Amino acid sequence: MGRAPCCDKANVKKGPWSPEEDAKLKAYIEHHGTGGNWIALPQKIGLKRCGKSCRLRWLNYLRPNIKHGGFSEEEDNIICSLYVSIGSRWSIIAAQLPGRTDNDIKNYWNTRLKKKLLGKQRKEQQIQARRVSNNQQKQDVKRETENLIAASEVINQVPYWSAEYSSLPLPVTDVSFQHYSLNNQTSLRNLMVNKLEGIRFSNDHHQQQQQPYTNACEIPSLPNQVFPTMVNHVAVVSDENNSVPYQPSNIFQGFENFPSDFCELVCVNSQEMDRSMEGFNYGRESMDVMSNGGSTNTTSTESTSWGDMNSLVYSPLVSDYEGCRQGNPGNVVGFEECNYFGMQMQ
DNA sequence: AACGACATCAACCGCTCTGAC
DNA sequence: TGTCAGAGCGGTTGATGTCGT
Repeated sequence: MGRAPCCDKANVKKGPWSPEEDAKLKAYIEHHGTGGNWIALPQKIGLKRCGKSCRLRWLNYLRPNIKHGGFSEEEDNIICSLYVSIGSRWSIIAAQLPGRTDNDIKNYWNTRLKKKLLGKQRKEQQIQARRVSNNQQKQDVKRETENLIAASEVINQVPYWSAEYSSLPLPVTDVSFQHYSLNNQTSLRNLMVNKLEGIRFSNDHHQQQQQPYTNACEIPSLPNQVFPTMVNHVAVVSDENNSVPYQPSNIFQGFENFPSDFCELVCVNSQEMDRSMEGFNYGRESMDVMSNGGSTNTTSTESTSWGDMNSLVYSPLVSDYEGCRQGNPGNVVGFEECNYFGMQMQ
């Protein structure tokens, strides 16, 4: 037995909103607010619309200070950065872009940004394909897999901020992204998980060698090898009292050869991006949103090849993070969360 | 000018989460 | 503690616009 419908479908108008409907809705909400009940709202104002539809219309188009279209390069970068960091959490991404709605960003991503990146990725793959014969590829896969296993084992034992870490044999070489993204996702995923596990469980004595942390929740800065700016936007958690952002971990280490064009897009104008992201602070609230809204379907991959990247980059981080949180109910970013990102609680 | 292919985006659908009871 | 209704979210759809032939 299915869930009861939220409204009487038979007596509800669907499709585009007329100016009259917009005016009614807008006027009512501006004078009375939503009343905390979207379902009842359309009846109050005589609209034959579903409450959910009213809510959507208000949030996406009628409410003040909404911007449509004309995304700037800076906004592109932010969207890309956050997508890589947290996946398709459009509402969270939208929260970082004033005037933008989640729907808008989602559409923009699906219709433009994704294609832009995919186009470049394909182009590169074609070039690579020409350069590398099939046999050579097989040998590469084998060799890289061996490297991967070896590296993963070492990574588990070497803290990511260690000098040793940066000199690890990199499991991904110039052609290997294609191998892994197309043929060896599991290995890559494992690598990511291993890296995260390394981060998660290595915040003990190794940290003593690092600069002292002045904040309750901090993790050390990382050697910015590949994603000099993006890595700083993975997540920002504030401490309980002070809303002090910390420097998040570099989840991309070892992905030095992540599709170079993607790097290019995201890292280009890194200074601008840094500037744009100044004050970017998820804070506890956003992290709560992330965790509270965390649905398990984020681990599923998208149907496009771009989804491969999503699953590789996003899923292990967030799903593990959320799994971590599950053992720590409540809305406080506590020890577990800080630990997870390699932070030190004092 | 007519047509088809492709792109865009507003809106819907169905699911999960949350809070009240 | 369990149930339920509403809110919110992300994925998908379909109408419309644009472009190329």
